[in-house]
Amino acid sequence: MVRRIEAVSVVEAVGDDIRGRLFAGELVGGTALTEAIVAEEYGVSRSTAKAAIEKLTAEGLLQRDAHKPARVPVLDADDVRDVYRTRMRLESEAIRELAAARSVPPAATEANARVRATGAAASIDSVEPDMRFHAALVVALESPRLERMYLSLVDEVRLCMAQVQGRRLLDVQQIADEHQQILDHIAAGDADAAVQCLHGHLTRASDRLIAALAAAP
Amino acid sequence: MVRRIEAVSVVEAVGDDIRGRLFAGELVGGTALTEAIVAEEYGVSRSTAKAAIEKLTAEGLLQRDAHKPARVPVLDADDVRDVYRTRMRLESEAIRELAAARSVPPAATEANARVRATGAAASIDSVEPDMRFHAALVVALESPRLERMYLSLVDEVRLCMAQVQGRRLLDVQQIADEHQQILDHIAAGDADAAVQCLHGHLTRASDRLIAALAAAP
DNA sequence: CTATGTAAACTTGTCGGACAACGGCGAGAG
DNA sequence: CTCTCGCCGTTGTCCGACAAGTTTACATAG
Repeated sequence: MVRRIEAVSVVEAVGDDIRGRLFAGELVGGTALTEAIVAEEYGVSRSTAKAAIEKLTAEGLLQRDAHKPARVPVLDADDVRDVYRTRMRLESEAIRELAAARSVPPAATEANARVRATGAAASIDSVEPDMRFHAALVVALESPRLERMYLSLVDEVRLCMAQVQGRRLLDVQQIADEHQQILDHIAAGDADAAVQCLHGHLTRASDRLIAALAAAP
Repeated sequence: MVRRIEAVSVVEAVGDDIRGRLFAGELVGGTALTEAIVAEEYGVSRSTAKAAIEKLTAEGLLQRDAHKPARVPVLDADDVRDVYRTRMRLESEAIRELAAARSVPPAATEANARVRATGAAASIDSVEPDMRFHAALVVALESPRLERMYLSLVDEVRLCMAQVQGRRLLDVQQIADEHQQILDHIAAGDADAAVQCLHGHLTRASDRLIAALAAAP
């Protein structure tokens, strides 16, 4: 057992907290985050506030153009579509490779069990295990670069979710069933079928999100 | 004809120049880039030097851990393999989608013409059109996020090339032929065959690079 | 001789203040 | 009504400073 500790710099701490507020929906799309405001809110210098903002901007969680304050991006239908299309591409490849090896990532089955264990009452609590399921597929390939790319996408997905906060999107049991189908196809080595399932799964999610988005503002 | 101009900030300018030096092989792997050195070299303050370094670090072109100077990464065989595996994943997906639509990106055929036009004498001059060919496949999907991911990979590829500078890697005509095969399969709608070609194409390139890398130091 | 401990030099992290440049907005001139 | 000018907020960049962490060299103890 390794005891892990980690010392985070101030700009990291500030960045992480803002990220949290973004995902929690506390910072709604369009909100302006000036360096001065962030600096004062956290009691840090403008330099570190600037650094934190630029870090988040590089991650795609904030938008900013020169000489203007950073803003929480407002994701429109096109953005959601692109995010989910890109997700699909990465996950498809992951699934193909896993199916070729007929290897089902244990982390994925475990995560899906948690999805199913989620009471139907609280569908919000199911999004975290859901994310973990999908991430497990990509992580299983053990490719640092692919993983980094996928995780940056996940952040944007969380941003989408925050924008339609708490809205019940899909039936939890149905989601779990679809996940299981994908795993079954992988185990059977049927890449095309697995990809097909994923395609439907993500397309439905994307459509629901876009619909919820259109209803929100 | 629109005359495009662009005003870049100082940190951008510094970052771009360092990037250029990295790609030119002027900064060899392992070199330490302290904030003070960069600041003095470009006659800027340490703050902006710091920002430039952090930007490049975020792009993966420099490595750095806390309280230590940034270093030009030394890419080993595993890195090259991962970069090319990831390339393959993104490009495979691109090819599949293009083949499904039987749409051959004009930019790709054009870039490949340039590859073929490269005299056999200067194989170094062929890497730029070669990159453009591969990038054209991904860009054709018109997905901002996928494109951004791919371009970050391209940067790492250029870093690899810089580490084995000028080494003749593959026969230019063979490369052009392989590209053409891929395009033909796309035109025919045969995704699997196209992916198969790409697989061989990139695997050969990766192997050559790794071999050259092993011979270099 | 090795190992330990310590001091010095170097590097980064963060701060505060300063000023120029850029963007937006409203008041006043035409 | 439109255009211009100037004010104000915001960012870009610089400087100087100090704390904290890292590395190196060295001296000392075993």
